[in-house]
Amino acid sequence: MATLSDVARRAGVSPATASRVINGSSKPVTEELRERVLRAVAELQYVPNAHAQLLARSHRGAVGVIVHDVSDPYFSEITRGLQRVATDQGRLLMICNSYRDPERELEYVELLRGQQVAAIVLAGSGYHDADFTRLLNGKLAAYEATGGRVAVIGRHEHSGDAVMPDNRGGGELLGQELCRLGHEHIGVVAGPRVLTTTTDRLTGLRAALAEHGRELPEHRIRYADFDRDGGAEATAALLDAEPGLTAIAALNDSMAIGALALLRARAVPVPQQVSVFGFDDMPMARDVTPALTTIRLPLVEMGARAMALALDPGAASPRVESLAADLIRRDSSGPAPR
Amino acid sequence: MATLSDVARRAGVSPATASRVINGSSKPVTEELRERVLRAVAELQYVPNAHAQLLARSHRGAVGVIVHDVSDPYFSEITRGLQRVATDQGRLLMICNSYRDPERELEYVELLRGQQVAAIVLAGSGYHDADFTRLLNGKLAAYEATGGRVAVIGRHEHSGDAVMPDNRGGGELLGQELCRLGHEHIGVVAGPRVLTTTTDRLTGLRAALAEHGRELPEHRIRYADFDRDGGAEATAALLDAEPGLTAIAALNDSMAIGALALLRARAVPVPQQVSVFGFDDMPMARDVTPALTTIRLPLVEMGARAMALALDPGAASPRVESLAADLIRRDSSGPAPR
DNA sequence: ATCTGGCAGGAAAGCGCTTACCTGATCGTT
DNA sequence: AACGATCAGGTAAGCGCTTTCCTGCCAGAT
Repeated sequence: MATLSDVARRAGVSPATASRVINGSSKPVTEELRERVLRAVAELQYVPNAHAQLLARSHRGAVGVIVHDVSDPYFSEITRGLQRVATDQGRLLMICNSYRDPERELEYVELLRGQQVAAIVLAGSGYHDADFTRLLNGKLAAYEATGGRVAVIGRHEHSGDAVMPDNRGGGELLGQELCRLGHEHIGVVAGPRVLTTTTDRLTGLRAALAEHGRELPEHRIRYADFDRDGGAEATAALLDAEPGLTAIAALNDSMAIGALALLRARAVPVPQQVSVFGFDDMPMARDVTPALTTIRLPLVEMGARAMALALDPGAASPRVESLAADLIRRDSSGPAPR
Repeated sequence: MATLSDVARRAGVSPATASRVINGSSKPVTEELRERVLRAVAELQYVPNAHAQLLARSHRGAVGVIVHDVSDPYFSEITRGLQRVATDQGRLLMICNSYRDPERELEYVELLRGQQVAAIVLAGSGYHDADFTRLLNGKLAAYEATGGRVAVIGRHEHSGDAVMPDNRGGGELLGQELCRLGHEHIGVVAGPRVLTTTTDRLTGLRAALAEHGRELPEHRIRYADFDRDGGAEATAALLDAEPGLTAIAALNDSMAIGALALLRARAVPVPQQVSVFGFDDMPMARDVTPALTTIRLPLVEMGARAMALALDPGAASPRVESLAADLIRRDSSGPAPR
């Protein structure tokens, strides 16, 4: 691997001059030397060692992102927003998948800290786990203490800058719609209990139902993995226990799609016999059949805002941006059959 | 940010000892000193500077991956395979999105080279562009010359290790199925012409049709973006020009899903009036309605194999692993109406 | 009591860059 | 004509770590 000294030697200049030419320093260099250096660079196919540069500059370049899983559309969308803003500012993004493992999340914070990233964005639900939360906050605080910036998406537990989708409000919207359509026998297909996203959405849903004098008994809720298969599984269990359900409210779109698949397999007409509701409005929601009624969260926007917060050294006081949820009516929901 | 010297000072030892304790060197250190160092690490929340480590070790840690777009399910799946193998070997993955811009692809090769990655995996279609290919191969060669490893997925233009999905064979499978079902009026919804994936699949399709004495006139092919919207757009154009089509063959699943969406919007019954075929078999294909008939490519497997090649210094001679395509019959296709 | 080996720990030389500071030449000033 | 200002370019000191090599100590052997 050619080094800067190699280039300098070949061009017959000092490493300092070579460096100045290569990354356009403010110091002027004669046209002639500049050309010699550039020629040497081309001939040697020289590429600067990024680690050496970062070390020398002690410059924080990249930005770290920790998500549950980029291949999950929910996070793909958020990531798209993060990317856009980061790229606009000429920042490299390092994406880390925690696969919903708190342990791994902790490790990644360390790793990113070691990489000297300028900021860390934590996306995705937090956990109901006080020990973990304390540990994580400790690590983040240590990072921030040395000038690192942190922004989170959808986590109450962190005290700094945050973008908060209105999960509770979305749950309420969902509950209101269920009541409006006259559903009484409602099954809820939920993500893991330990995720705050699950409980927030559930809380909103419960509140709205209560307002209309309806209850949501615990046995009507099934907790499963926050993905398609988890959705199918939970729906099956729900239906087996109570065949008379008229609505399935899934707490994210992936699960809702699993629910639709299961209902289709069992030849249950949607929405004539059972209505299905999702949450998030990921792109795929419009392409399933029937197209999914869901609570939209502005995912790309969330990502973009979070990155903007993370990169803007701005206010000392933590900034929290709340983003509202919307009900999107499509074909998978209808009035309760009577 | 605490440094190793800070730790050493606090523990009352030399930096050398501190370093040895922290990353478990083979050199033995007394239990007492070890404890002092670990305590200092904890107290200072010390995290080693990864750049400095890499520089000092001149150790190549991470692996670089260049894909068109991770949020595209095709690449998500491949990436999942890449991840798995890389993680198993304790390697960090750096994922770069080229967004189908050859220019950016070139830049990323440089960037990864600068990051001293141990290997670069290039996934996604190549381009019909001799200049670009030459440039890229030059850069890759320079990288390989300094000990870097390169593996590509689905690109003929590179001469080194490669995993090749059988795009042409898949196209043939598609053509045979079309003939078997008796379709005569076939529209093709294709990706950009410059992508070799597009032309490979097309070539296979053409060959199979020709074998059955059928032709595929150029005006029955529409080229558009390789995504959902491109698919919808191309399908619309095709249908407007020739209302009598009985089959739409999309060259990837995203486009096929766009086609389905458009057909639904126009109330064209699928597959009764028009059959729709996809390509890739991304997870979503089974969840659209009607479920998509498609040519399956073992995407995760492709990723895993490519990473295995990239990380195995092995053979000097380039290894090429070919992976077969399969026809998956689902509900979006049926016999041609008469 | 002296010598050798072995062994824990430290000193210091880099890894490949950047950049503050210095040098020597060139120019303009009085 | 002599002096300082100006400027291109070079010198060298780090950035934070790893690792080789060396030092000084002690146990065991003679």
